[in-house]
Amino acid sequence: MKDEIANLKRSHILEVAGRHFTETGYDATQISAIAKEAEVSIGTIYGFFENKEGLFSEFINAEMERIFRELQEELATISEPIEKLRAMARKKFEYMTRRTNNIREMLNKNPMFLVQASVAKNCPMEHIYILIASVLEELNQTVPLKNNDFIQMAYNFKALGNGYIERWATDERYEFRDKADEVVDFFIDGIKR
Amino acid sequence: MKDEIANLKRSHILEVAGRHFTETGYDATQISAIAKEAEVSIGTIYGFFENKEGLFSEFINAEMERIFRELQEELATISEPIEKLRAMARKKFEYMTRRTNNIREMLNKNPMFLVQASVAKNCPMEHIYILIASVLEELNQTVPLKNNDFIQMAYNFKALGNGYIERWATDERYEFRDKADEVVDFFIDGIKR
Amino acid sequence: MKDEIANLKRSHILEVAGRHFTETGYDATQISAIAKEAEVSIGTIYGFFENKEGLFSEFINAEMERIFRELQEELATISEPIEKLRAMARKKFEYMTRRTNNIREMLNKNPMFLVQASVAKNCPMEHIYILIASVLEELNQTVPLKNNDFIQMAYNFKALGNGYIERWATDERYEFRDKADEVVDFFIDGIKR
Amino acid sequence: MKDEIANLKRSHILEVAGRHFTETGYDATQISAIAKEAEVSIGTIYGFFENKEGLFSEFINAEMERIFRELQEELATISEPIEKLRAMARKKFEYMTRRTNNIREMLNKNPMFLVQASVAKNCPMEHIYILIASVLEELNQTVPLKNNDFIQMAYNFKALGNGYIERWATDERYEFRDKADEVVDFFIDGIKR
DNA sequence: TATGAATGAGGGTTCATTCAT
DNA sequence: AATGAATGAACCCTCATTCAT
Repeated sequence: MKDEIANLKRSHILEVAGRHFTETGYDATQISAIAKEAEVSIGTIYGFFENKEGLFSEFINAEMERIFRELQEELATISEPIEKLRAMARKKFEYMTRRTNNIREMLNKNPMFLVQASVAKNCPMEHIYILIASVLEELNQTVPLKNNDFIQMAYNFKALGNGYIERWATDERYEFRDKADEVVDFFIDGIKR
Repeated sequence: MKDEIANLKRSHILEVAGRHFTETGYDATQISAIAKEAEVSIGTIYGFFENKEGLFSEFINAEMERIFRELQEELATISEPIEKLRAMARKKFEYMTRRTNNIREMLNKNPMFLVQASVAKNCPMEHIYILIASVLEELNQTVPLKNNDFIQMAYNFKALGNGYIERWATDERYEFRDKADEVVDFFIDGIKR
Repeated sequence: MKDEIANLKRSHILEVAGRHFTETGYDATQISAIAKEAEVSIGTIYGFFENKEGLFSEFINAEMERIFRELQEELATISEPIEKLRAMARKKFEYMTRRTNNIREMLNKNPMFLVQASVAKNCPMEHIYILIASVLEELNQTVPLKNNDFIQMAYNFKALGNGYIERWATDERYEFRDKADEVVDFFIDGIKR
Repeated sequence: MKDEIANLKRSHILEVAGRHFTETGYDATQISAIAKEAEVSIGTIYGFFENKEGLFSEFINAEMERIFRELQEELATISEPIEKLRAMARKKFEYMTRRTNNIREMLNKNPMFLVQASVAKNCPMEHIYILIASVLEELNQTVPLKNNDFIQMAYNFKALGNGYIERWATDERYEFRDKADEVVDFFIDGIKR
């Protein structure tokens, strides 16, 4: 019971912290601001997390875990591998636009986010890359692929998505939300034999 | 004469600053540390640059300008558009490995670098995207492309390269220096009709 | 209880700060010096006051408020308006000599003090001018005054006092403490019809 | 010849410096800004004046000397002592309004000016007080005065003027330029037997 | 266990002053 | 004599972290 409350509090802090890190950037984020918004004391945060860096790293891990689970659930309802890729691309674009109503500004203030996830300690995105790789392996059964380094292909898939996001971050008039299929088509043509 | 010395000093500061920003990240970089390593006073740095942000922004701009010029020169010696793309990919990978002997650690401490350039004020990478786009337009003459948004394709090209770099940043055993051709092949297959 | 301690600390800082501002002048006063003398940390000061200017402004306000209250209390015990003016002049002179044991040096290092109070944001001396004006209005009942701009007359009253203080600040041999009555006589003759 | 040029340069610097000290306040005035506006080098300023404080002190002295001379000249054309006082009050008010087109703001940013002059090292206003005192002595021949401390009366005269200036500095709607006669009337009534 | 006041090292920036040219 | 680039001490303010209550 007590543990449950503690866990709830922990996730709540993590969520608020995530919002701050994402919108403000790591350095500009203040522990005191997180505490105030999460309506806990600074001491409580330090009770749950070693320090600022630990809080950040836990946030990234939790975020990735969550996305991974959501993705996994959604993919379970789809049978066609190509459709799975489309769903993933769509989810990524959705996430980027929903995450903050001003992702463009966010990327300008804190351009680290896109890459951050992949290189943060312990590579918390690993799970997701493996998930993408497994879809590609599946795809390989029906559509033979040129390159069997599925993990690298997964990186390429993600990177292509970033290309659209970056374009959009630079060019105000650009509409990228409906480009998910374009990403997948481009990608498929790039990998199939 | 005096101007020349001033310019040399300026470039020297910019170079040292660049090393610091790249290796330590923007926030963790200290003006005083740059001053000490560049063997000038703090005041001298503030004589050349408005403030820390101005110094950073000039560093990014100068870097991009330099890369752009080098790229342009190299491309002038190549006639085949596909070979041009290969040269570009090779240059990018070379740059990333040469830039610091520990780019992996750099990306961990400062994951912003890869994206930063594209979204920094005034988009200093614009020139390079336009250069890539012009090569793609050229390519379109001989190899008809599916998508005529050459700028977006340029973003995709760069993004794909990032995919390999990120992979390499995460996986110690990965050798990406010789993957330049793979990037181009993947890319060409993705864009050609 | 906690609030009480905080208030005590606050007043203590204010008092130390006041001593510094008065003796050293605004610009030359260092927050770190106030912190050291008040035996609190710099951060604590910034916890109580927005910034240096805020601290200064609060000091002036508090000082004026205190003087105002003291003055009001004393005037309540006096019935004759002229006697009230005398009391005020005496109080001012007392204040100037008691405030620091070296007001002369203070005025040399920081000549702003005399005027500062009247022009600082929100004119914290306003209360006092109104108090003086009310005494003059009262006086007007028995001794008809030439000029009915009581506020201006209040300024004149204060200014005349300053004349004696300045004289004393310049001339070492000058004894001004017993000139309070002279100020009032001069003033009365200047205003009565 | 060379000396003449040097003297001209010196006065020019002094004039520019004066404008800066008056409008910006001592601390906020930058030597570099004076140098730029005076179109001389920083080094030149340091060739003429010991340091910032020396420059300031010379400015005050020169200013007082100038005002003194102007006043003396004007008074020479007037025979009636009371008219002389009126001329002085008028001159003071004129000076305060002409000096900067925004004396109110100046007093807020740098409230020291009014008092500064009288207490600055070597009391550079002394001459002026003596001049006023001599007029009062003259006045004493025809209008017997209560108090024979003419110097103190001179301080009072100046202080009364300050009262109007301070009033005006605090109250936007106040028009003080035409109050010169009021000051003198008030003063005369205050001093005459 | 939770709180949040207190700490103080540290960083960006300014600017009077110097001195080589 | 004049210049103004260079110096670097000094100052305001921030904020991660601690710890007494």
